[in-house]
Amino acid sequence: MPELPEVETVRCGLAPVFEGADLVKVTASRPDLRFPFPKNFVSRLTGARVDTLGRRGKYLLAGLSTGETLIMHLGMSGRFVIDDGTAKTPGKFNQAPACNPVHNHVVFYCNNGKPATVTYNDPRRFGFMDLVATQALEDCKQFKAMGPEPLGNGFSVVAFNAALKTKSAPIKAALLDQRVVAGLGNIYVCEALYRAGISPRRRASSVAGRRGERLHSEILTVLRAAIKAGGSSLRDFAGVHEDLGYFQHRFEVYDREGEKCPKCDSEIGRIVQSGRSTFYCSGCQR
DNA sequence: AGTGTGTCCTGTGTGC
DNA sequence: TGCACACAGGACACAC
Repeated sequence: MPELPEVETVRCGLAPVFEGADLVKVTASRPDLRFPFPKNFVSRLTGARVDTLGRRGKYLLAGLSTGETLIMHLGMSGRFVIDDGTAKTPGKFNQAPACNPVHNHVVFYCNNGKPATVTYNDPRRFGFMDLVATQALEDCKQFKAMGPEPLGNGFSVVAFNAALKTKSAPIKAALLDQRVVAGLGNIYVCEALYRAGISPRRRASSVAGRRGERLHSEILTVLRAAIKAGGSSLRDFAGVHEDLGYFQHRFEVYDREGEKCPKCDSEIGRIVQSGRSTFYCSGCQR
């Protein structure tokens, strides 16, 4: 679900509660999400202190005092809700659609000066959590083959073009591949290709070069703008606090099939690539 | 090896 | 209103 900007927004919202907090108690209401929780999940967390809350691609990383890191992925519909006693309606899940408490799967009882609970709610259960030794984080299965962080130093134009050059798949598929660049999902891939004026059907190898430079730049622009806007705003996504305005951001092509292109007035189309909808403008994406 | 397809799961919106 | 159906932001297992 959430792509890099949304995960980053969640990280920013959770950090004040999580960082420095003792996990006084942790509960899991079922043995698995998408995958089984790791062995002794609850007991390995209980009593640990959260030292840091980071992010890699679409994953949240809670660095623990025990030497392990809690890896959390929100899947399509995962969200965290904080109750620190200051909400207008304490304990009430607040964004529309309301979180059904049936899907509250993990509760972290935190204390970093004052007590708060962080509840993980995930109707579709496409999310997952894992615990790995912090020392071996880079080598764990989730990150071993992951590409560079787009807003970090490793995402250079040269490296990006080099990665595209060897790929015969459509550029749309290449950008969704987390080994090429981390954190992009269906929405921001559509948006970046639109802004760069590149057809989603074009072979990735044919994008390497001038088009690759442009695409690289538009990926950065669109991600930065979305983070600035506080994450994007699909109805399925909620920030961690009741009153954060996450529902204002609109996309230029995503979910706008049949509407006019803002740039060239052509009609925005939708095609299916690797089973996912691609929204694009055939007038200005070549 | 690289690429495309099917699958996990529930909720929501559309059309009849 | 009730129902069936399509579709949803991700990642992985699998077949070619």
